[in-house]
Amino acid sequence: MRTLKIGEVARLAGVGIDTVRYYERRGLLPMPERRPSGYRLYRESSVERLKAVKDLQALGLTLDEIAGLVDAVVDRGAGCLEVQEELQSALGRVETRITALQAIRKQLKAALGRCTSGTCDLADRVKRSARR
Amino acid sequence: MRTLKIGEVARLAGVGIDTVRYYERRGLLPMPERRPSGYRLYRESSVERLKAVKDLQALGLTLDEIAGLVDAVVDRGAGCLEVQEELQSALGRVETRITALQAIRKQLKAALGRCTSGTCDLADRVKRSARR
DNA sequence: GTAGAGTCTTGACCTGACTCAAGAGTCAAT
DNA sequence: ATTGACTCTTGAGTCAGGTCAAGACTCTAC
Repeated sequence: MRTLKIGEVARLAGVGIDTVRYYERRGLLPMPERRPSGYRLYRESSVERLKAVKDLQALGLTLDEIAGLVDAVVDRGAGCLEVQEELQSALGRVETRITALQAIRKQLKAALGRCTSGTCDLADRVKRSARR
Repeated sequence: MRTLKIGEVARLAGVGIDTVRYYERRGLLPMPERRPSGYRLYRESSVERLKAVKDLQALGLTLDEIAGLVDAVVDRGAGCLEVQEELQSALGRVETRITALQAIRKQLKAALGRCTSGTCDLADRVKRSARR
């Protein structure tokens, strides 16, 4: 069975070496075997795991949530349902964030509109707060 | 002229006392006058300034950007144009973020869709990465 | 066998925007 | 005059998710 050193596994997964060790500390990767010298020895599957973690992260899950998910799936054999719940909750957070940002965008556009029409109330407000 | 202590100005502006001192350090508020005892003395306009900062922050500007804006407007008498540029740039950042989040939402929904149809590939992937 | 690249650990540092703690001094109401 | 709330400074801690440094050790290719 082909084994990989930490630099290889990091390169293949597209992350930094420090990140691999950090994920190990955070419980996102299992403790790898070691050579007698202490060098970590990974298998190909670690690359997959790393990529799965990155994908879940890109979906908006925090590392803690991902660690929980990985625990659930790997150690407790959790299935679809629990994964689904995490995804659902992540979806909720993402939608909340999108809504908030859309409101901000609206306000920004409104402020810009007032700006271009010559009054620029934001500048005025800051100015007024300067000395009075 | 009515003066305010830091606790009052903080309460009126709806921020924490530490936040007021922090903003002062960050250059978002001018250095206030002091009593002989060292107590900071604010005027009403400081409450306005604090609120203006909070509003700009809610529009997605960072404290550094706000400090720059305040400097520009108050010290250099900058007007509409420079404020407009900051707002425009903030708008760009907000839109980028919205687009990214919408992509994430799409992926999340797709993952959930695959989940409910019985295959749940995310759980499978994590499982596969466990041991092989 | 040696050079140079890779890896080990521990622990500090980074960003952003606060937030808190300790210990000393001050203010306002009674 | 006292008490309890407020304020002062300095410096550290918080969160997430890494990233870097130092100093020692190991591996691989020539």
